[in-house]
Amino acid sequence: MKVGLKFEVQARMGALGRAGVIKTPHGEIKTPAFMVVGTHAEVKFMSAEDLRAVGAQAMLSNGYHLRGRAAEIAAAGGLAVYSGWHGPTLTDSGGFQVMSLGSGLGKVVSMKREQGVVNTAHKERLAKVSDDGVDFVDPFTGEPEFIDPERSMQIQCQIGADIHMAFDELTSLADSYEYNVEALERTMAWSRRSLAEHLKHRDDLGYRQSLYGVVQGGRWEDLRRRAAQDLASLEFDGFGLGGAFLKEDLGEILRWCNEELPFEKPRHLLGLSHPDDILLGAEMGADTFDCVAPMREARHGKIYTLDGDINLRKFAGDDSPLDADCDCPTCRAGWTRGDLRALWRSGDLAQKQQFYNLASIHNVRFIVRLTEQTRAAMLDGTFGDFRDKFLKRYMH
RNA sequence: GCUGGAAUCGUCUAGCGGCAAUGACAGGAGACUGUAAAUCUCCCGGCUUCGGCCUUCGUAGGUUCGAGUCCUACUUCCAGCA
Repeated sequence: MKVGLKFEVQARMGALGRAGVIKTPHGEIKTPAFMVVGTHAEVKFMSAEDLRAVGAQAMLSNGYHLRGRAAEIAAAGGLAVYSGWHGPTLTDSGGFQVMSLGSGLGKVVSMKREQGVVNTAHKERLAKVSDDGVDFVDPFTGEPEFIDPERSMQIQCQIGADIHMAFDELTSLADSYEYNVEALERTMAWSRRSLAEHLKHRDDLGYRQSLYGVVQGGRWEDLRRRAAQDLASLEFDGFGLGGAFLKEDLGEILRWCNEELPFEKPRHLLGLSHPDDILLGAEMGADTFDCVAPMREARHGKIYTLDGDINLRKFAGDDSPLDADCDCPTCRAGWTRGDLRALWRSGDLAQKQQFYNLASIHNVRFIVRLTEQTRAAMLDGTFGDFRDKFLKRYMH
């Protein structure tokens, strides 16, 4: 028989938190877990060996970005084989791009209120949303395209990740309550369409692919709870927790969602991975996380340490380790802050690429280790203590 | 020694009578959360009550309302000839 997703809760923490294991056709994910983001079927500047070396358990790619290669990926046997990763995988629907190319063009995903919210004029946007789907312009080719729930599911089922995301509309912080009501209705209709289409194709590659419905609803409790209830009534294998959050609202919004969602199905918090967000998310019942931040910030010179993040720019000639007692391959090999800064600032492309690799390895290991420790603390009942100590040291 | 050419903010560079002076790099600060991101923003002579003020383009003079820009001398460097 074709076995899809299986989720077992192994320990509980508070009303919503839990540690568990997600069993997929390509392996297990011990939760809470951070999934590395390899949008284009590979993590920038990290090899599959690097990913295994830092303890990554799963990789997220994007159906939108891989749409042109879907048939090729299917022919190879699916994303796990095609990417060379061979472990559990997840694909996003492309729903995020509806926002990042559309109403959220610019830096709207910002979680800081002071930074304000930029919303560009509609004509400048690359995506237009209707109930049918999304018309958008490929930012690289300028070609007009159309994507809807059916196409997203077809693409994702060809790519063949173990877990797929229903096609949703992520609203931006700039959108009003009224717009969020409208967008949520659309997301719910799209969720049903996604599920129907997914069921037609989920076994096409010879193993059972699973589908998560995505909870939207912005920052409003009534919308969030209703969205979670409605999705819970459908035959999804798990749930994505989506949205553009203000940091201060995150915990409460997750609580609204997860109080309504069935406890026995896994939940993925989309697009967040800063340590405080992971600890809060795990406490509020999120099982898996994904985010580009560890890799992107590494490339931009931000190195994670237990005493807070550092900007490598400031460490020319510094022979201290990136982070004391770090167990990542970069630190174990003896690379120092000064070493990495020199590679980063080098005019030599190969040296820069080596920097991107070494720094990404460090930051990803930092976040993966945090999820491992979170899980361990939940299993032995010391989560609260672990969280408090970690945050006290990390947040200045 | 002669003849050309050149000297600008850490470096290279723009500038051909209205200039605190272009651009790049280096340097500094910040941002980044389902990747239009090996990216983006800001600072980069000094002071400032942010309106300005002061000191700058090898050195010293000069012409001019006004000189980094024109003239003279000097210094240094480069090229060619000796």
